[in-house]
Amino acid sequence: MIKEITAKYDADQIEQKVMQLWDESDAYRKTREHRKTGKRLFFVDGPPYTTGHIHLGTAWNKIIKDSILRYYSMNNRYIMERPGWDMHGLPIEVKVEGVLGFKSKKDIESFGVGNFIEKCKEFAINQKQAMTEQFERLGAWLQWEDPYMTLKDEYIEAAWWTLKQAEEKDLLDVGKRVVNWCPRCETAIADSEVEYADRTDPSIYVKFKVKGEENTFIVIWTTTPWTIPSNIAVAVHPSFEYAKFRAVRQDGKEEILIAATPLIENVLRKGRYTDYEILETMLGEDVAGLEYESPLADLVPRQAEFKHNVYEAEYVTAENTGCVHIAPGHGMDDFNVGVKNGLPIFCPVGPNGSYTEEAGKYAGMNIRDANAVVIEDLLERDRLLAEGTVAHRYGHCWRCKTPIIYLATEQWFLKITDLKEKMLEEIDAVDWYPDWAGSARFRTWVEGARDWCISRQRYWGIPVPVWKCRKCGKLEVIGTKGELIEKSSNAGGEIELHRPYVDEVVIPCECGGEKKRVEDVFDVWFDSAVASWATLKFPQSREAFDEWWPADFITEGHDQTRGWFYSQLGASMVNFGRAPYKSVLMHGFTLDGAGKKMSKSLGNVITPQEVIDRFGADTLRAYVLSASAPWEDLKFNWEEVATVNRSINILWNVFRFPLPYMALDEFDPMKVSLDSVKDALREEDRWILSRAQSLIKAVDEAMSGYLLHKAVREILEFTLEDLSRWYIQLIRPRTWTEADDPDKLAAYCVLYEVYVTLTKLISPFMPFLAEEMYQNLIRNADPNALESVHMADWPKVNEAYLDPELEAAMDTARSIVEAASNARQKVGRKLRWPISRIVVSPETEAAAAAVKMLRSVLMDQTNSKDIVLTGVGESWDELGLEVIPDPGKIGPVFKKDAGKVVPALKEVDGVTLKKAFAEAGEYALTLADGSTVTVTPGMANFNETLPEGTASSESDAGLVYVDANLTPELEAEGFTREVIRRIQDMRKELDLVVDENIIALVQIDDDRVLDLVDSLGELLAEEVRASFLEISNEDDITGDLVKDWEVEGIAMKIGIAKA
RNA sequence: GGGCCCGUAGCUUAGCUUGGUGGAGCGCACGGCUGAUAACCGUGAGGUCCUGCGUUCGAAUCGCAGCGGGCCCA
Repeated sequence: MIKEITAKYDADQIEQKVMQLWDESDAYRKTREHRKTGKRLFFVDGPPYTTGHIHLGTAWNKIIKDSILRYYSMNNRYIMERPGWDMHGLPIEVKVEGVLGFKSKKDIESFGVGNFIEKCKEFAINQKQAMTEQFERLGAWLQWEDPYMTLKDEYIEAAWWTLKQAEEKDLLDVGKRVVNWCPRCETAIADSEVEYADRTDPSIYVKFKVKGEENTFIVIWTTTPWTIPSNIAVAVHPSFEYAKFRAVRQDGKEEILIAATPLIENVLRKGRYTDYEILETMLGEDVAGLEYESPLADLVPRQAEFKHNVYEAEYVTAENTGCVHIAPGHGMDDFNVGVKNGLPIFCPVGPNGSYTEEAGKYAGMNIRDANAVVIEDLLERDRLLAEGTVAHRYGHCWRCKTPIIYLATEQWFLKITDLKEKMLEEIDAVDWYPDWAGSARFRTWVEGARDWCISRQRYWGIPVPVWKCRKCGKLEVIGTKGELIEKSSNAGGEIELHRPYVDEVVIPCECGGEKKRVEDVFDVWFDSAVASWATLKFPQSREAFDEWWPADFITEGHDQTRGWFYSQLGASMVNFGRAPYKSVLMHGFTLDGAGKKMSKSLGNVITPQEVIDRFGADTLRAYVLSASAPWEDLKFNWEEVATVNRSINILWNVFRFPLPYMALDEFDPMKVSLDSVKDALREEDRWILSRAQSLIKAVDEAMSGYLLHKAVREILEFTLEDLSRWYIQLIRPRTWTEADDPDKLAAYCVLYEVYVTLTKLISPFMPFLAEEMYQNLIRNADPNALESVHMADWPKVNEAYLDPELEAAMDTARSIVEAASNARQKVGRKLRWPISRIVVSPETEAAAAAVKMLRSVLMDQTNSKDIVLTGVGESWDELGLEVIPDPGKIGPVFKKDAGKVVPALKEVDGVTLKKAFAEAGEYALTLADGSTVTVTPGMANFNETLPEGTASSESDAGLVYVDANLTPELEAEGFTREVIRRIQDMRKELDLVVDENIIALVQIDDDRVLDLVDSLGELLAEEVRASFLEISNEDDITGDLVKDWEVEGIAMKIGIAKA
């Protein structure tokens, strides 16, 4: 049987109860099981990094996923969705280093790599546990007991297998390249791991002495003085104009400089030269070839051996000097110039950011410390033209915030450039939500992509499965654990695939030598890149892969354009030559109220837990889903959360409202159906049924484009506007009927039908509340019903209930009621007081039809005894016409008599005057002095006036008039309602049960009012359930509660007692 | 510096594709209701539609430029 429920919406109590129910009934597993025959849907969870706590953004992410998956499941999709955990990589290493107090890689080596790895693993697993609980509290239904974890051997194999594919398809490359390098972590980092931030660096202009030309220098600019010892060349733009010019220094000495012509002034200003003279100009292509001397040749012996020349490069810009310093070991562009021109890739800097022996004087010095020394050395040699600082954006390691450097090192690459064309084609084949996420944003990113450096010189990661012969250098890429065990000479039966254990495994080489693993681990982005097949346990098993892959759907934040959307595509192209996902929803970021990023340092972080503690998970869900379009950033706002919570509270109240009556009447939805009460259905019943169908349609339409915000807004709007503010108000009197009334039963059935629909509609978005409602509404009524609302089928639109005309008519009616209420306010008549009639002057036939159709609704809601409808487009015939004389017209005609005409005209009856103007074209006006004059149209304008005691207001239908004039009958009812309402108030104060009888004594001071109220004594007694009622002017009022009141200026005393 | 997105009332937003008097919710003020009641409803005030220029008879809407915010890149 359906049960009465608690008064207040208590999210925490509901959610705890529902979680327990889900747990005990194994609801999640049964729900998936229930859809086993449905169409398959493969969803891949983008693995959050195991930091230990979820933030609002990760919560939003999982809420989006969960809502969409619940929706799909109810639409009979059999879903595969293992949650994932990203557990390797530098972030955890850095955390563990912090815990252990380590400063550099040396500390790790002395601690023991094996010990270090164990710590990392332990850390990652602990964090995973904590985060799982937080995600579950959100109501996210994923396969939490069997998530995919990047640290598992099975997962590692998926990455290995992919690398082997790359090797077989000639997409794997190894070689010296310039990479982003973190000198603290001592590893290469990916482009995507470089974080740009403002930083102040030196800004120096350096003179390179041109060989064979007296006192002549080419001027370059750099922000990295420490790279000057590695300088190999200078680049100029072939088509810029350069000049050789004589410059006069402050000390009077002269020197000949070379720079781009438009930048001469800049160079002179920076070098504080006093005068200059251009000697000759030439194109960059003519400057190229020039030979110069290293300014530090005496300090860096190798520099004396190198030949230094000027080369052409298109990327040179007309800034600073137009001549660019080239150190091929320390810059991407520099490296390319070096390779193109066969220059030495000179890189005298070690992994820890200190110079090597090759750097001569600077050997052992940290490069940042070296900046000042280099500047000093240049100054001593008179090669420093200018020195200053510059504030600019510079790359930092995204984990430890150390400024990165560029180093030419040996690294492993996936040849993305070879795959790019095919990748771009695949992007077009994927459905992107919103469209521009793929067509603009992602496309642009992929177009600019370079080869992907997948190697890292670290410990906690998937080891790169490449074994290299120490003797002959032959490489072997291993694809699986089994393959490694089979080929190795010392692996035994079982191995741990992490460092340092896997490092000990050797493979005999054909040459007789021994292959050992290269020491690198994978870029952690490569881990998650293989998720779509790793989660299906491929390559251990092919079966699931063949059944499910590729993913039907994934969704992540817009930062993942360069991240997971990209890495997955790249790895999948290598493996299978196609995109691993069919559709992608890109969502936004959560920002603070001011639109700033939430960060610990700004102290503006809001945690999901805080929101749940205050309002519950359903509110958090409904808020993040409805607040903005998924792809837009969400500015977190507590007030808006509270508003959503209030809406849900109304939903709860709406749901709660009929339950006591239904319980009292033992309403059994199994015994009556809409069909069985169809003859008793009122217009408003048919209306709300239609609205419910329209709502299903709207939600389906929104969901088809992943417009989650629209879906949730539609549902809440329906709940507030249609159910709470309208339908419930309309049916309240019907629910109070005591007899077994078909009219009441019809209302119950309709409400039941609507609630069942609504329960299902909210379940993807507010799964806890939906479950709570379902258990009471459906499971309590039908013990054979499915165990959980989440197993239920998504509601289908019942076309038979759809009635758009009725919906439009009701809109009109509501507008009329609002207008009437507005007019009542103008005329000062409370809603409790009945009025004799309202008059509607409809603008259209449709409006008139709506009024006729919904007449009883209108009478009811306006508390009016009659609804009068004028003809379409006609005004109310009881309106008066005020005459407004126009002195501008009257003056010229009547001259000095005008002063008499105006007041006389004002006294004339407007209707008569207007009629005369219309029919005779004139009117004989009698003035105050008895004389008569003729006035003509134009001398007066007309203004409609309202009869006494009425007021009007605009509605969608047209003007609405309220006639608030009282009759004794109306007044009797008004006063009686006032008394009723006060007695009800007192009943409430005494906390009486709804159907308890009372004895009521009413004393009214005014005899006229006493008689009025007494005339409706029967109604009064019935309404307040008084088994004994006495209305008198006697002052001896007694009872359990006695109160003095004043009603419309009349003093009353009321006493009530339990009967 | 570049790409993409966003910028409408104090706050959160709809409208922008397909140009024609800008619509809600919250908050605020006033009022109503009182068998959903520590709930609910109505009315009102409140807008340089980020700025400027352009297209057009007409621009929140289309175009260009700029400003501010976010993400990504250099």
